[in-house]
Amino acid sequence: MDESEILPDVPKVLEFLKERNIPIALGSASKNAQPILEKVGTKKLFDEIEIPLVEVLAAMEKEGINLNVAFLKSLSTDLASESNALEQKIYKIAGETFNLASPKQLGDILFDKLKIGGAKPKKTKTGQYATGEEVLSYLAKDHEIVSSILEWRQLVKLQNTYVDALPNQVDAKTGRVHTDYMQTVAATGRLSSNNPNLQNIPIRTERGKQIRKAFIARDENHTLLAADYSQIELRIIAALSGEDNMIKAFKDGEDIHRSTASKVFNVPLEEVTKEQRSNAKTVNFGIIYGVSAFGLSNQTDLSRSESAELIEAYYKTYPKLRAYMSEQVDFARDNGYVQTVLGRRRYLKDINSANAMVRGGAERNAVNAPIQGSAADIIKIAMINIHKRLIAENWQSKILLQVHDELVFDVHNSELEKIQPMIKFEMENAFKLEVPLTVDLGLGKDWLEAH
DNA sequence: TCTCTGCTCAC
DNA sequence: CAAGTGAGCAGAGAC
Repeated sequence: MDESEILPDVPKVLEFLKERNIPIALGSASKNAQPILEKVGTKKLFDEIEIPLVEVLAAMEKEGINLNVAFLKSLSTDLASESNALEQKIYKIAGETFNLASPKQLGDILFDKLKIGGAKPKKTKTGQYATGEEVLSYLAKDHEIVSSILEWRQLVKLQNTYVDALPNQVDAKTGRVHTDYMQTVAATGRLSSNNPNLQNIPIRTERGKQIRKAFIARDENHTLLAADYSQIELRIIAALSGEDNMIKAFKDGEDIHRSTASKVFNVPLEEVTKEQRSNAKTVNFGIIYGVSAFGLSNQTDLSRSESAELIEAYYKTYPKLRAYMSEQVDFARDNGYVQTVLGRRRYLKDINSANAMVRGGAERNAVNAPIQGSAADIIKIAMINIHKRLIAENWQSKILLQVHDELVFDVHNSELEKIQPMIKFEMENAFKLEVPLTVDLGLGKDWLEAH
C-alpha cells in the first residue's frame, strides 16, 4: 500500500506546527474549552504523551482489523427477516401501517390513536411524544406492541449501524477495516473513533454480541488478544481520594461491587444478594458521574428515599470519597479547571455560574473529568510503551484497537505465550497508584471469544 | 444538501 | 432540576 495516500507525514506536520508556534489543543471539543498548549504544566503531557502517541495511533489505523464479511451478510439476512416479521405484527396491532422508524409517527400512533400509558405521556423538548427506551420499557410490560417495538428497534439498530455498514467500510486495498482515532475531540483526554467507530461495537445483548464474532484475527497464524483494565476508574477515584476502605478492598482483590454492598448494607460478604450487589454497582458507577437520588431511583428498583439513604450509607462507608469530590469542585471554583494525574486540564467556565443547573453540570464535570481523563492518560502510557517494545524487540504482533480501558492485539501464534505477560505488565505498571491496576487477558479467533 | 432531533450503541 | 464521555443512524424540515 502506498502510505503517502492515506497518511500524512506526521513528524513533518508536527515540526511545521512547532516551528510556527501553532498550538494543538488537547481535549478541546467543547465550545468552552480553551487551547491549553500555552498553559504551564501541559507541555510535558504534550511532548511525552500526545506526540509519541501519534505514531502508535498511525500504526494502529494503518494496520486495521480483519472483518468476516460473509458472516455479517448472513447475519443481515436473519435480522432483516426477523425485523420484517415484527414490523408486520406491529402494524396489525396498530391497525395501520406507518413509518415505524419515525419517532414522531410512532408517538402519534401509541399515544393519540391507541391511548397507551395514561393521560400525560412524556414529551420531548420540541413537544412531540417521547418514545425513547426508558419510556417504552415502562409500557412494555402491559402492551405487546411496545415490547415488539423495542425488539424491532434493537434489530434495526444493529443491522443499520453495524451489520450492513461495516462491510462497506472494508478498505479495497487492504481488505481490512481502518478506523480513525481522534486525539483532540473528547474534553477529558479520551480518544474517539470514527469512520467507522470501533469503540461502540455491541456487547451488551445476545444479538449484539454476535457482531463481535465478525472481528477476526489476521489469518490462521494469528489470534486476537483482548486486554482490559479491571475497574480502572473506581481504582483511580479510590487512589486519588485516599479512601482507605476502598483501597483496602482493591488491595485484597475483592469484588468491589460485592464489597461495597457488604459495607453499605451491613451484611457479611457471603450474604450479599444479587440485588444488593447490583444496587451497589449502580452507585459505584453513579458516583463517578455525580448521580443524584433521583437519578439513582430511576436506574434501580429503589424509591427516591431509599436511593437517598443508599447514597448516604455509601458516603459513610467511603467518607474520603465525599471529601475528595468536594475538593475537586473547590479547586475548579478557585482555578477554573481540574486536572488529571498527568496534569491534563479541563477548563470549566460554568463552575461559578449563577444558574444552578448549569453550575451543577460543571460540578459533575469537575469530579468526572479527572477520573475519566486519568484513565485515558494511563492507557495512553501503556500504548506508547507497548508499541515501543513491539518495535524494539521485533515482535510480529500488532496493537489493533483501543476502547478506553481495553487494547486489542493481533498476536502471531508463535508469540502467544511470551507476549501475554509483557502486555499485562506494561498495562498494569503504566502508572503507579496507591491501588494496584489489574488487567484481564482473553484470547480467541474473534473479538467475542477473546473477551 | 445540510442541519437538527430523537434515539441507541460503547466505555 | 435530576448520570460522565463519545459516534452514527433515519426522519424531518430548511434551503
